[in-house]
Amino acid sequence: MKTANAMETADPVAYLDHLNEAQRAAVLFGTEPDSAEHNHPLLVIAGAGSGKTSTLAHRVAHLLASGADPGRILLLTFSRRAADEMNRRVTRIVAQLAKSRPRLAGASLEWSGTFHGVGARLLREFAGRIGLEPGFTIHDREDSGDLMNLVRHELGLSAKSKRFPMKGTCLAIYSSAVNTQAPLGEVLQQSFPWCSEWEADLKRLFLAYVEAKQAQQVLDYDDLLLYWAQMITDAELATEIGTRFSHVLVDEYQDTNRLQASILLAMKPDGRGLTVVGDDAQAIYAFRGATVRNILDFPAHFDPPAHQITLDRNYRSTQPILGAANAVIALASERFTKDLWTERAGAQKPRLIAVRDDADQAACVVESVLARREEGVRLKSQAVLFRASHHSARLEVELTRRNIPFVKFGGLKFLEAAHVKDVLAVLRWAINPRDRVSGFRAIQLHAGIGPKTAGRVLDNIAGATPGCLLLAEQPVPDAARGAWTAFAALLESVAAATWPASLEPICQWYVGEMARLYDDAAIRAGDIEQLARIAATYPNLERFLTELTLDPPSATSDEAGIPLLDEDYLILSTIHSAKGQEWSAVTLLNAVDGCLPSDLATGSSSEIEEERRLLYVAMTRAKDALDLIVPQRFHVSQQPGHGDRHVYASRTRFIPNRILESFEQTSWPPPAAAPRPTAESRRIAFDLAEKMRSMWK
DNA sequence: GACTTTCCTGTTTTT
DNA sequence: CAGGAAAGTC
Repeated sequence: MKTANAMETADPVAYLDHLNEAQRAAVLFGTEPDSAEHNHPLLVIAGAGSGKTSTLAHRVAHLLASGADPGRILLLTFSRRAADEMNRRVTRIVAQLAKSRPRLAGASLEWSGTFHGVGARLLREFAGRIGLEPGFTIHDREDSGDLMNLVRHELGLSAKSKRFPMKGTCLAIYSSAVNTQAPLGEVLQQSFPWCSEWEADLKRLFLAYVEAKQAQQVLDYDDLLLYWAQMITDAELATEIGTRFSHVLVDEYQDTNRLQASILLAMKPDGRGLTVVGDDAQAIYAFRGATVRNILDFPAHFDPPAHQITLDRNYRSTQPILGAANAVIALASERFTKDLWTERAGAQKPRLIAVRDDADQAACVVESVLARREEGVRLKSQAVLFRASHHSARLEVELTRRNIPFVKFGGLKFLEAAHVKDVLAVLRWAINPRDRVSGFRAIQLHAGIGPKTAGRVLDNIAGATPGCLLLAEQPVPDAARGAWTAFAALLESVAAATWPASLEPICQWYVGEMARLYDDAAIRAGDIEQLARIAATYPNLERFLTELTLDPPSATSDEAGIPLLDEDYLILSTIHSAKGQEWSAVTLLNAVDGCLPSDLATGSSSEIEEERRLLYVAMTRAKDALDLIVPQRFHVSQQPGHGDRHVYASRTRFIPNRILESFEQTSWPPPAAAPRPTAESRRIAFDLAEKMRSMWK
């Protein structure tokens, strides 16, 4: 084996030939066993489109080629989407390598995923050692909100004379405190100043919330990180888990929070085998507790400090596009660590297209998307990006009307649909009877049973010994008796049947109930079938529930369904979900103040700076063509007090006049189309104006 | 106690 | 426009 390794590393690294010098340095740094820098911590600052994913994938492949055990490499990515992409690339490079290194044939990464996903897996594995039930349930944000609400009621906080923060706000405060690892008072002052007066009550609430989660063997998203971090404060476990991975690589490091950084440092206190990659100019997750300080302060955590390599050559965009993006980010109040350059020439500047309103914006986008498809750019290579999910509503209508297939990323999830949640609640409750939130929801699906009965049933079950099937004997109103007995039998059968067959009776039962619960039952029934199909691809019920929470399918429910994979479709995406992606042509909707920056995020200058980086991220997704649409008027629905109304908007403040030369300004529809006012129409208008005045004379 | 109606409020981005 | 709370009906 040793000789084989020596031969492999001596072998000229031909697969690195097409990398540039900085990329190659980032791949090779510290991988030579004899070098003084062997396994030193490494920070790669990789600008947009600088080949970051490819470089990281090559580094992983090179580690494997140099003899690293694929089972001992931990690759932490930001999203499942990014993890899949990374795995695909590593597999491809490794397959190529395997031609001359048979040992690598079929090698794949076992530990690759999001922080949350990896955390869940480690916690299940170590559950016994830390007093956790291995069958714990993972709550998504909505479930967590429900539980928070339950606790909020129990403590009587909902009945205060002055309005106590709503469940969503409570959860946001809690989450923020956990992820930034800051004391509650500080979080309130910084991010939720209007809730400061409730500090003592909030503290009480959070304690009760934590107790409720523990009693029910339930973990929320934050717990996956928090338990992981807490678990490795134990020296023995920290060593065991830390040494189990020879190399830890983290992508998108600028969007990690303090809690995530503390996990890394606890696992690799000396930084040996640690590589982080990111771009300080693309930090867009501060709202989730991410701090750009993580990446900026990374080198100084270690002694000697981590080595830093910067990738500043952009391979993605043409010069005019990159130039405009650079002009936007150059106005940021903080200087960034690098300037990007490209050799991709191009004549077309990004276009700033003025349109009249929302409807014209949709029409304009559809028209230019179709025009580009005529020129041979597939729909899949075109993307429409926007700040907030609902910005694309009008466009979606227009696309549907014109029969243009599209897929939307971000925004409403399949799992958030009430009927999908119902089925999942039944399933979860079946495997974890202590899960009060799921039980509460599942029980109330029956006609004639409301919160009171559901609460009583849950209390009775909590007191009973587990495994004792007394569900059918629970006291429920006579009207619900028959349905209830059938339901109890159904739950029993779930435990007995094998997966995924056990799901079928539940779906059948639920589809029967749906006619009563929803007016549009027929449409929703399709989603239940979809859910059953998805479920069948998981090996067992527990993994299905866990992975579904952490990696929800992105399909929207009421559209025709996910287009076939080989079909061509347009990409619609929030800017946040577009992270790490690239397209030949990119269109950004609503490049106006109030949308970008969102008027909800103009409170502090750091919020505004994050919005600026958001625009930068959107612009740097484009390879060949970039359009920014500027509606002069946009629709604001349901303003408090008024009804719908129009707001006159101006171009986003991030593109001020002095950088306009980087853009081409046009308008749509072309100005020639506007009808000239005739002498006749002018005369009438004059008369009317006089009439109006005379009313007051 | 369950269920319906009416009124009120808050409103982004994601694991 | 939806989700929640309060008031009203069965």
